[in-house]
Amino acid sequence: MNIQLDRVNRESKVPLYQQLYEILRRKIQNAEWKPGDIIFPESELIELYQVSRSTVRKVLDILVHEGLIYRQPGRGTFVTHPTLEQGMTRIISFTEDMIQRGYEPGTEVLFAGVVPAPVEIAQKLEVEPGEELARIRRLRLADGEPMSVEDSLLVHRYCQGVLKHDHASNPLRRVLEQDYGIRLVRAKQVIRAILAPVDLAQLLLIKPRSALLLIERVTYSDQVIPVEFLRIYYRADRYSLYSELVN
Amino acid sequence: MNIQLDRVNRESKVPLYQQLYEILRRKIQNAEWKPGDIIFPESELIELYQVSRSTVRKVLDILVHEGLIYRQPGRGTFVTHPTLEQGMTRIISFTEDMIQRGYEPGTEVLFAGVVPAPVEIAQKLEVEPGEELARIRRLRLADGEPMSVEDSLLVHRYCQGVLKHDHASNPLRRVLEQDYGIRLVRAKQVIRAILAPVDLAQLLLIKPRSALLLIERVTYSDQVIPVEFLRIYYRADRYSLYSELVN
DNA sequence: TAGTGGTCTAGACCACAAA
DNA sequence: TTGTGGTCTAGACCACTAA
Repeated sequence: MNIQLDRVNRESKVPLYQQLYEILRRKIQNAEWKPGDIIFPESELIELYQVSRSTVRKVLDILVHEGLIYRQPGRGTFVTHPTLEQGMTRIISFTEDMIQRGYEPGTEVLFAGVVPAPVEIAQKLEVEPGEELARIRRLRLADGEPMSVEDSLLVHRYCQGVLKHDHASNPLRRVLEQDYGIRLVRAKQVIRAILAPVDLAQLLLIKPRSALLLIERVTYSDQVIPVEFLRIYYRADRYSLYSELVN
Repeated sequence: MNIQLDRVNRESKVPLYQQLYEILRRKIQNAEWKPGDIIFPESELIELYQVSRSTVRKVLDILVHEGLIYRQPGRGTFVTHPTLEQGMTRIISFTEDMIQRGYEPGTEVLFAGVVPAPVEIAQKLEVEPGEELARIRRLRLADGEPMSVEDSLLVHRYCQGVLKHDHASNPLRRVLEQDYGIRLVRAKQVIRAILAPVDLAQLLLIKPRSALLLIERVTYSDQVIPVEFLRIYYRADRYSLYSELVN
């Protein structure tokens, strides 16, 4: 433990406001200052850390913006009640997702084979049209009932032999990471609403022309190379997306 | 047209930085300054608007945070190329959203009045059932054609008189900020797919039982008090959500 | 070398809340 | 009345970019 954590270092090349930001953020995140607590007024922070008011205010501005504190003119500055969690823009596996939602996840593989890349998908994956893609199509179940159909298209060149795995029980992302050293860390996705075509309706045990939530996602490796194009068709009566926004 | 739009008014009670923010934002959104353009250096903005450097920098900080401009130390400040990468993590007004998507936005007010809070909405807004809510229902147009129906329910107590404003042309968020000091900075939302009921289908000029993308959002003030419950029904044939994920 | 944005200071006056 | 945060000013020095 560094005993000097609570002071700014004027010799450091790190700007004072960043140092002070770290100090205050830590106090809040370590629950040294608790939700609802009033924190030192600006005047005291100036005294304590021997910096100017602008510097103090710059730090508080950042913390306000991040939602860790809020100000009440004439009263003081307070630690926010954490009613809202941090933004949920993480990539999450179907299994994790279902467990979080309180369902028992299940999977049925509908298709696993090699297909040539259609033009529009080749473009998204930044490969030549016709290049080999590994296609894995799965029916996803929650508590034994259909939840979604997932259609995954992988650039086969990066993961030869991936089709030999058991995709009913092994999370695809773990296979890619452990066997091929591919870490999927970034993704771009589009969310739309569509009407269920007949084939999907049959698989999902719903009426044709029911509402579906469609997610189309391109997933990138840590080197920002597109690896997978994924389409997930969710039953709209069972699934919705939740997210939190900040400004 | 107001010929003085380009000057700050020192007699106004509106802070200088907010006035300057409006001026610069307008220049960018009216494409007077185009993506990639370098904008006046801070020194010139100081001269032009006769304000201090801190004030200029405060305004630029906001615009940077909103992603409208970016700075390159030693080079200058530039207008951002619209990337559409904001879709889901930032709160964005319909007007901003449509401009980014290359549409001409339009609005038609369908209803503006006071209604009692239904139980399930009262719960989300953390008020008593039956409490007065200001309801503003608007048809949103893009290039003159229906895009969405927005149904906004505000806790009337926080914004008495809000219904008197012209909600066809004034962004609700700006009205709340300027007239009531309410800054909407956080939100929780749920995204679903539904089939269009008859009334919405008629308004949106689509067939009943077409697909709609529904967003239900609770928006919070900077003090984390729920202020608005919003439902937006988007035509699925014209609108999808884009987002980026990280891990 | 001149110009840009990045950081920091010391001071001022204001509106608002609480005692 | 006192203390708080909100706004604004004038000035300073720095690192970086481009000519």
